[in-house]
Amino acid sequence: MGMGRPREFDAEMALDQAMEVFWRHGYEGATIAQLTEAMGINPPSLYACFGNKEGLLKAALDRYTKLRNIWMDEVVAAPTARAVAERMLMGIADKQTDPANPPGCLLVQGGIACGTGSENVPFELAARRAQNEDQLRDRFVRAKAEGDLKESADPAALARYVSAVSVGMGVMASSGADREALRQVAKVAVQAVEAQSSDRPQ
Amino acid sequence: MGMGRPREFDAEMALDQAMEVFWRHGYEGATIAQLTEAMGINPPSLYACFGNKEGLLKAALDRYTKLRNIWMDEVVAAPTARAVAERMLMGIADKQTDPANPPGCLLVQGGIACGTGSENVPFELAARRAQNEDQLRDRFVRAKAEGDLKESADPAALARYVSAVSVGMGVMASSGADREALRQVAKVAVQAVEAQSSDRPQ
DNA sequence: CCACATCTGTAGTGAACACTACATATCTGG
DNA sequence: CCAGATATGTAGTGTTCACTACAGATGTGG
Repeated sequence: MGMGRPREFDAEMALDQAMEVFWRHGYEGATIAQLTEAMGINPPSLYACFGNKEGLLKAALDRYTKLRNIWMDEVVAAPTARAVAERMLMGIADKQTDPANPPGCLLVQGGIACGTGSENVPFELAARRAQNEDQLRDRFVRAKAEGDLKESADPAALARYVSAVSVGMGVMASSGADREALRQVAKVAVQAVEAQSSDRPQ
Repeated sequence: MGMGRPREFDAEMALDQAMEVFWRHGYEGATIAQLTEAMGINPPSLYACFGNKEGLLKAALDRYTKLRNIWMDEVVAAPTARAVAERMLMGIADKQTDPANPPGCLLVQGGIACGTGSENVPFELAARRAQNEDQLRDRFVRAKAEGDLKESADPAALARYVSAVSVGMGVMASSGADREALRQVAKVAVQAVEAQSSDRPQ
């Protein structure tokens, strides 16, 4: 029993192309024809490798969040809650306006509302956004324990807040906001975290 | 020459139903069959009255923004920049979790990314969000002139910030965040506006 | 070289989509 | 009561969609 004909395309490079299509057109707006053309393969290869359209999206999301998690680890490595928020939001301002990618964030652009048969796509995206929020919350819990955040601070609320601002910036970016506009938003947003930070030096 | 057979349905009530469908499923996710069933009419009536699917969306958006503008007038009537932000964001927390409507905001749920043939839908929504941002900016410009905001404050950046937080809250609401969670975000967000407010009493 | 397994390209499949032709119904103005 | 005008309901239209049957190509194990 042989192992069969080997795949002629690189799955990760194909995923990068699919990711870009989903990012730009959303899950429902992306067609199999667009995806296969961008990936440089034919539909049967796509279905053999990823199952169906939703499987392809999940694989693309896995790749996206994998890269994003590496960056998030750097974010939460910042020394204070304020620095974490600043590094996160200023970084997002830059990432979401990086001309190498479509504007905005795949976890938002992928699909906020979907039609019948794709109802779980928005849930899937929300679950991945929640992972980042959880990581932020854990970091802010630590910041409070370290006395970096005030006793009155609510780490979970702060994490939700930073996550919400990130999402809002993503929508703004996808509708044409430039990098400077997003940086201004980030700077203002950080002040709310600063307001919950302890006055004593870290 | 007679005036023809009169319309048998109420256009505004039908629009309310269409608005709800777009709100829940997005522009692309909403089908003509869903829309006509919710509106209680047949496709020819829809097309005679609204032109096409996109015309129906615009009519629904007109109705949505009309109601929203009435509320925004109340928001910017608050006495200080901080009070404006608080009234806006706390109100949004409540509105976006009002069980009488689908969760979130139609100007976000309607469509952030769309496929070929609907590219201008996201632009249309962004333009209407920008109207609210402009109104906020004008209000914050006034607040700065009145000494309510610090000399270092940037009214345009503040308006963009509040708008971004609103959008972020809308996405959170549509993915299941409850009212209390959104209120927490609003409370944190207001602190950034407070940080740019003058210390002297108004 | 052969049996077998997997991939690839061509060319479709049925279903769902936005939209409409057409006959009929219901109004106004004369 | 009639002519013109517009709305309605039925029943479609062509197009596009996600997805796949099938035949041929390309690999491995014996």
